[in-house]
Amino acid sequence: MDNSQPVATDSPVLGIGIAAVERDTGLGKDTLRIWERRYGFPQPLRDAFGERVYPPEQVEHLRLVKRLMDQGQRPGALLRQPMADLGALVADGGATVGADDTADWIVPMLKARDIDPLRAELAQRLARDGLERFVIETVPALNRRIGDGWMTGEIEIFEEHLYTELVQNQLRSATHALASRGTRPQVLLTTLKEEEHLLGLLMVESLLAANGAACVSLGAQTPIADIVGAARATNTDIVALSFSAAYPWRKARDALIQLRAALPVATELWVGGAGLAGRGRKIAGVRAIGVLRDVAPALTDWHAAHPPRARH
Amino acid sequence: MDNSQPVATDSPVLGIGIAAVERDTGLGKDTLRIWERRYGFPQPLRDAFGERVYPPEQVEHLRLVKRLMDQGQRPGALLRQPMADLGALVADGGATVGADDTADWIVPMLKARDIDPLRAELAQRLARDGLERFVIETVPALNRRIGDGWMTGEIEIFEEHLYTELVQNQLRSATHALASRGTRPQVLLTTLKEEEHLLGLLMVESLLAANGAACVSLGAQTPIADIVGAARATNTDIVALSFSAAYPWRKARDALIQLRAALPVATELWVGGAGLAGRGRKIAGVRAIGVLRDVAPALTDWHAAHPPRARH
DNA sequence: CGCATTATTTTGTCCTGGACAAACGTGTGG
DNA sequence: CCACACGTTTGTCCAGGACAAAATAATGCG
Repeated sequence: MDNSQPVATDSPVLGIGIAAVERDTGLGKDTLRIWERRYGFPQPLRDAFGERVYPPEQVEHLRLVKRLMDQGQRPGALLRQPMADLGALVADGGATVGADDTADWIVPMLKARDIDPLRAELAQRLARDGLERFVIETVPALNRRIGDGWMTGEIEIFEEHLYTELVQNQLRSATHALASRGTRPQVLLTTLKEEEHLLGLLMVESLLAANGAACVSLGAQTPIADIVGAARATNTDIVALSFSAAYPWRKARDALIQLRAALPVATELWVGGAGLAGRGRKIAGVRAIGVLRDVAPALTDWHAAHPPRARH
Repeated sequence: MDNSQPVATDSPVLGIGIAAVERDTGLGKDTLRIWERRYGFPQPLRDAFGERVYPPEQVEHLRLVKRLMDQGQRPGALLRQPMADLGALVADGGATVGADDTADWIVPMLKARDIDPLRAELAQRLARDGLERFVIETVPALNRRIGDGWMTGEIEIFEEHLYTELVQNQLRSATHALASRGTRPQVLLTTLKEEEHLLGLLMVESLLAANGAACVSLGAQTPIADIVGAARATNTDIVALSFSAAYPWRKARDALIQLRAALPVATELWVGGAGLAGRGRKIAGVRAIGVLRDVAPALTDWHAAHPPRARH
């Protein structure tokens, strides 16, 4: 990552510095140091001036740990493990069925930086398979492939960003094309503060739009007060929120209760995303949508409960 | 920023923690602490447990300092200043002529999160003014307005991200629309490692494309070896790089010399961006483009030096 | 037995103060 | 006008201690 530019950050082949590890893995410097103190891992080398130098294998291992933590695992168990079959854990948590070689095509294109062909390929698959199948099957498979690639160091951060951006653009333009204002239900989509993953939200938005809902997206990280305000102002039927697995469960619960209380009773509150999937007990007045496939049925339910002419 | 969600990060009105300041200003925790030690500013309050609590005015001041540093100023001078007329310095460095109220419309739209109208507005201005005027006048004015807004705390980070993304999409689709492969010169655009600002590059790309050049963008943060490889593979006439003001001058110089040496002699090397604007002395075999307006003339020069039929 | 509340562990962030390398500005000589 | 050497400025890193927030386990209640 930092080689091939002999002047700066001289890290020939032995390893990289702590700042680079933070950049590559997303683990903070303090965290890296205290793991070393507490668990004995990682155990970086030291350069001439006593600064930590992390060998590539350790960085890779850290990436794996981070990935598992993003899936809800806790570091203590992971780091005490003799660095053995963590791959098995990945399979457990990530619902990786293994038959994901269908998404392998993305990697070489990304690595070759064939941006235009990549965009074209995505557009073509979207057109061929249809929006729903694209969102429910293709994109999750790609996400998994990219996630795995990042974990092994095969994919670099900015390549992941590039991928995310391209997919988001596809979804946005597709959604935009079939945007139908004025229909029901009117759905307000957004994400809570400190939750910045936009892709999941866009996927839901496109599914909703594909099923005839009128969507308004507030983007990410909207304060609760703003959500309530916007919902009131636009006479929203449903507020839909997305949580990534990294989002702390209790915070989500508290925020949802608070939001539910502040929202008009007629406004439904739907939540989804990996953060709520496994652990979620029910919260009164909040509808949890576990899988993308359940979006369309949920809309059907809504329509059943709200006969066309009964409004106003 | 962190209020309106009474449960988390309880910071009523007195101030915010050091992590939040890092997030808001982009200044590292270590930097904040050592400034306090060395220069006596900032001087945060302490909460019940001795942790730093930064009052809003200090955060705002820090934002201003950071902004000036991004324009090339050094902290020592800024922080010793009795926190007085730093605004004057902004005017000096940023070429802010003051008549920027033409860009004020962006702020309310951004704050209202009117995403679709905002996209439409940008698209309309692009169509009305033409790509060149849009890139040379409108976008820089908007950038300045957003930068100022961020500095004063008027604009939040994710709103800035949103803006950047929207403009980038406009530029990308506009450039894509008039892409003409096979014409000359063939230009390879990218950014060096550790330089991630993509907007400037996109602006240049669109200008080049508008003037008939065939552009290939490698995205941001390409290692030198990859640039050389791609240039060779695609038979590139010109390699164009962009540097933000924050990029260390010497690093840029060294990298450029190295790149110039590795590139075929027939391949020109063009550089631009605020990072090279003021201070740049000439480097042999590298063409510095100070202002966006100079892109078109540079292309004209190239055509003059390379008569249409002389190739191969 | 489900759900909420409290105790206990786990885990990340913050603190202080010291130290040095990289970046910068300046001055001198070619 | 440009290259190199020198002192200064400035950011990042280190160590070890400490506590708050999060997660888990244990407990009580309907």
